[in-house]
Amino acid sequence: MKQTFRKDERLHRKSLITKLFEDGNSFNVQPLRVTTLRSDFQSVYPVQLLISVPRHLYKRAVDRNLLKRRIREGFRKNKEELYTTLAGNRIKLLMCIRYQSKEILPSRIIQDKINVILRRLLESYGKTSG
RNA sequence: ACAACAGUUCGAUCUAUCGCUGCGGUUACGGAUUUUCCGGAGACCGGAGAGGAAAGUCGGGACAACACAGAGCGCCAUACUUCCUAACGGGAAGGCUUUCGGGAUAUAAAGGCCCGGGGGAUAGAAAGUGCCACAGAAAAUUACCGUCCCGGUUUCACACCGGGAUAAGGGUGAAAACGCGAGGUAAGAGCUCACGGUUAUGGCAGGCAACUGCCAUGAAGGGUAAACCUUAUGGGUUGAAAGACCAUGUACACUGACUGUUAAGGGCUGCUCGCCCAAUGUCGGGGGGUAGGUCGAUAAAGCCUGCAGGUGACUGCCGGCUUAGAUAAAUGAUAGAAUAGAACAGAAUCCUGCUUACGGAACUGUUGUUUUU
RNA sequence: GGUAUCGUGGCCGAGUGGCUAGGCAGAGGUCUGCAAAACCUCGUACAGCGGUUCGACUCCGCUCGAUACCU
Repeated sequence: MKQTFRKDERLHRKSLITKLFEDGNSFNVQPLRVTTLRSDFQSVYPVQLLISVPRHLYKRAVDRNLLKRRIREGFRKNKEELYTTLAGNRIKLLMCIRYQSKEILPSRIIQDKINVILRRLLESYGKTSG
């Protein structure tokens, strides 16, 4: 699988975003907070992801962009296993990753944290229908 | 060569791998009026892809919607002159003023002259009103001490009491009623005069003008208009989440005509005058809310080179170029060159100016030091 | 994206150009066997920079920070 991150993989429907935060389940992998929800939506990809960095933590747009880019890279490079498993089990997943720390962490650490998140998602969604 | 200051310009590049957003081309594929068109979401190729401040949203516009019978008052903004500009509270050149440094002249001082740098929201305080704490007699028609004159008490003087003249001296203050000298006087005072400063009017000369120089005739008038105010000029409101369209879709928001009332109320810029509308009912038009898409939206007061004009801001002409356009929102990540994740910082309708933030690099000018000639 | 308002001690909050009120909290003292209450005393501030003015929390400009509204 290619390590792309296209528009269809991004969560951009307002109604779906509202639904995710109303009904979704969350867990923390500091400094990240993940919210997920199983849902049906029309896309070739099994996941739609929203990346968010709160404005009150970082006043400068440059800092927010940097963190969002690092999270996105971490997800893009490591998403393959989750995608194949979910596609095999016919699960569609809405997802939000929010950054919660006040210090800007380097890419390597963020990538490790995202790997932890992906493994936890594999555990919970890989087993349910497996 | 180094250092300091000022100004101008620039705002780290390349390689590899994996990615993102438009655009152009080819194509798998799909459609049709079937050997040619149209579409093309997937694939491949090509090329493009944040800033000097993109920021603050401070000034001015473009653009858009709504409003617009008119009059008065009010409110807001601006304020030396000429020019530049689409416009501006921006810019250029100049005037005036203030301050700093240097020089010359002079020696009673103040001030003036020449050169250079910095600052100035820089109309009017001689239309009116207000305010100027504390201190001081007095903060704008001033008499506390002092000085002088007259009268009284007293033999005279001193002293005391009463009446007057006086802004030269004292002290206070941020500021004290033009400075200094001479005359003058009972003592004094621009009261008078010379020199000088401020200011008003008129004339002459220079300058497009602000203004400057000279001459004449006056005047004495503290400061404050980023206090009210006066004068002149300008100002309709809102702000792309403006606004236009498409699809979806169904409540009585809106609206036209007629009827009807003249009271409340509403609209027209904040107020007043003035003008307009009107409850209810009938008939007709029309499509609320929610959630999407397309346009607005990127070729423009555009950029670059050259020539010409202008002290300059800038303008004209020839030629060349096309330079982000996203929509939960694209420029990244990793490794290396390299000692190294370099500063401030991310377009959101666009343009123009101002202000603020900023590691570093280059150039120009001034000053200083050192070396060589 | 746009519009408006505000910033005064640790906290709340008044302040018409002339020494920055007051309350709560804190510290010390009086009182008490010890505390509380009461009373007395004290310290700590005008967001920053510049301008106007003799003088600025106040007037003007810029910057920084916070809040509210439109949507």
